[in-house]
Amino acid sequence: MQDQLKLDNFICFAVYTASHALNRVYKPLLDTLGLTYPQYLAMVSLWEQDGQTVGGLGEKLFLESSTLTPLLKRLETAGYVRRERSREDERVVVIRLSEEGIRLKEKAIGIPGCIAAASGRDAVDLTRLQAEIVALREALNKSVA
Amino acid sequence: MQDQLKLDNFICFAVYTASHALNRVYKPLLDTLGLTYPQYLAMVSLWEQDGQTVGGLGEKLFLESSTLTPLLKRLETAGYVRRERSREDERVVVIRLSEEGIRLKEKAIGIPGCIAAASGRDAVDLTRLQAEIVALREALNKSVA
DNA sequence: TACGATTATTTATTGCACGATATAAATTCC
DNA sequence: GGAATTTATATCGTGCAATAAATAATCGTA
Repeated sequence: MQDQLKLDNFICFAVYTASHALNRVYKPLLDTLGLTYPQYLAMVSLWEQDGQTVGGLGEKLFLESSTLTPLLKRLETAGYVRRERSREDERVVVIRLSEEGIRLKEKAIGIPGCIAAASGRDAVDLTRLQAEIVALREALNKSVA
Repeated sequence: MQDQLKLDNFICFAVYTASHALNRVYKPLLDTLGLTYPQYLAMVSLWEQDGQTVGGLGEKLFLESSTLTPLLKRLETAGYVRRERSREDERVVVIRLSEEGIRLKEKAIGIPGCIAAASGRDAVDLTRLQAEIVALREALNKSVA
């Protein structure tokens, strides 16, 4: 049989299942923060840079605003962010961390270490692999655009 | 600032966004087959080996039966598979490809090539990266178990 | 001022993923 | 042989992601 259509040879299957595996490691950690995985990513991005617009966040997270809007509303309901329409340009909504959202960072600071530990690799190796996967992503994104 | 909590250094973010990027490349291809991405993976597994049980499929795809059952029902509604209770062990449900499901393979045979092309890497490099990501998955899965 | 472009929201749909629970057969133990 | 245990699957309910399409508001510009 040609191994053309064999699951174990699919890069996509590897990425897909790795993503699930990561999610399973994250789940219990994020549960303690009351965040889902994409919500966590949004928070990380806001901890990096507060006051981003919905569109700006979407660009960083590779998500459409129609995906982000309900997600951000949940974060607002949870009390982690505020959504404020910009004064300068009233089309734009700016997302700002609340006090509680800022505090949450302290509880999240240990998570990357847990993941790294679970991956069973040292930091250097992990960084290299991470860069490779990013390169794959960029190539794929370029092919679609 | 410590780059501890920096999105661009997260292996998880790389995998997550790469998974999305793959999905975007797949989407138009799979639309012509009338399949979603996880449905496609299930079909690939069945093309490899017809007549698998729900549990067996779940083990290969790393999915719970509670996730697979509705997915397989949709494939059944689409006319690609039949779900038959096993004679020997009536707890077990066996999934069998329909004629149409078997024929679908011909239309799918070209997809992996498209993905490989979109990734912008040669086969050897892709295989190497694939193996690395699988290794990451295995390490993560082991850490949860 | 009118028009096109930008930005976000709303609405609706589809499907994934999982936990909890129920069920049912097979196996094992007494 | 019958009861308890194990194993496998299905069902139900919840939550959320992701997208498409339509709408609305605003901005910049011709």
